[in-house]
Amino acid sequence: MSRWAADARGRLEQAALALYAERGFDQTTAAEIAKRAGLTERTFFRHFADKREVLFGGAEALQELLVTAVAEAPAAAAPLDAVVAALHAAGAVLQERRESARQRQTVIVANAELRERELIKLASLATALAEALRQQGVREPAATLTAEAGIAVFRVAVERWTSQSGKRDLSRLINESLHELNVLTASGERSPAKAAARDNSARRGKT
Amino acid sequence: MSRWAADARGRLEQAALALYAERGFDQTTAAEIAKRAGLTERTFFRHFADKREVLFGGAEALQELLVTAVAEAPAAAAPLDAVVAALHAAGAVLQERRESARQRQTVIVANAELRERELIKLASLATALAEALRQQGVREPAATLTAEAGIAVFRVAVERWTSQSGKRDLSRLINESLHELNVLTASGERSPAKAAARDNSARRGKT
DNA sequence: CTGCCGATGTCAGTTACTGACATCGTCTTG
DNA sequence: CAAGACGATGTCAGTAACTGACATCGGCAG
Repeated sequence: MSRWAADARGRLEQAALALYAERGFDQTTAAEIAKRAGLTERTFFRHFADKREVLFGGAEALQELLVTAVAEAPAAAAPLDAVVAALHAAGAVLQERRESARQRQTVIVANAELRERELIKLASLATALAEALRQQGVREPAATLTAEAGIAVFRVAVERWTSQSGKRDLSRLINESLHELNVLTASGERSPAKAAARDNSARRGKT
Repeated sequence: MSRWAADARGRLEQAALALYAERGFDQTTAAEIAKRAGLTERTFFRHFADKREVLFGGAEALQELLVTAVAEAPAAAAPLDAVVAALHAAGAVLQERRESARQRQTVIVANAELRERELIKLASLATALAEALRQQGVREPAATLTAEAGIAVFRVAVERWTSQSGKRDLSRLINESLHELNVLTASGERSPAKAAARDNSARRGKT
């Protein structure tokens, strides 16, 4: 299975993250990344469509994780609960990669092109989540709205996780962000808007 | 005031849109755009930071328009109403540029890089709107939420306007999208989530 | 008229990215 | 075990996005 030095792709990802963090995205050439990984520039571009993509290699796996988690949620569960459960699963993965995940986020925030790429990845995640919800029988306006809200919660949580020294764990921050959303939508009196995503058969509270 | 052939920037924008529409974004070089505008490639890059930006020259003006509209809304108006009024003002501008606006949108949708750029521009608009709301005294979670919701409504409306033959005017589509949002958030029984953005002193309905 | 200034042109250079083809381990098949 | 087949990598040449340095041109102030 393994041929040359094994996991060329992974070495490229590591080298890129290190260099982007050291001297910045713009000041790093693809050739330098490849060299540090013991490969050539051409090979870099065989593994990644462009210089930015090397930071988003995990997006596909993350998307699959989220979709699977939603698919495995009991069909009777409220859509938002299914999404939140998926977010916690994804958060757990990031929590493992702690240091590199936080370093990655710092690099992205510091560069406009990388922020652009992240936005489109998040949009893609939301689309995939909405589709997964639809597969679960959630009807259309609710599916998209729930997915978007879920991604928004995740985004806010990761932002805080990254900015703070990462003392508090992601799972807690996800819950806090979710709680803020609840407070907001419940504002007026009762019957929170969250009901829009929850009016299926509310149950199951995996906080 | 006018020196050479007047409005070099505008000519570049027109030339770029025409070429992107004809042969696609990737198949168009900056040199070709400049040539069609009677200028050189170097001048193109003096006016626009990159090949994509030439399609977003109006973003700044649009943002200012939205912010101004929100700023001029009566302080007593509900935040969402102020934003909606701003969206209608912006919609009116697009409605004037009808053909080029729709052509532009078609070009953007057809290309991933351009979609990325549009996402970050919309995010920027939302940020600016939120700031404008804050200036009006809207408190924090509501300001951001209202701005994001407003941009979402606008995005949906423009998408429909572009995809359909553009028969129905943007203003109507904005109202329809807004109505859908209301229905969604009001789902349960009463006390719609929109109340979250509206619980100031509700009034003023510029449909 | 003269000198200043801003917009443009010219030129050379770097770097992201791509296509074509060669090479080199490894695995399969006879 | 030899002969390919095949996939991953290397090599090389080329296009095009962008950038910095410097020249030039047209109008405007004095």
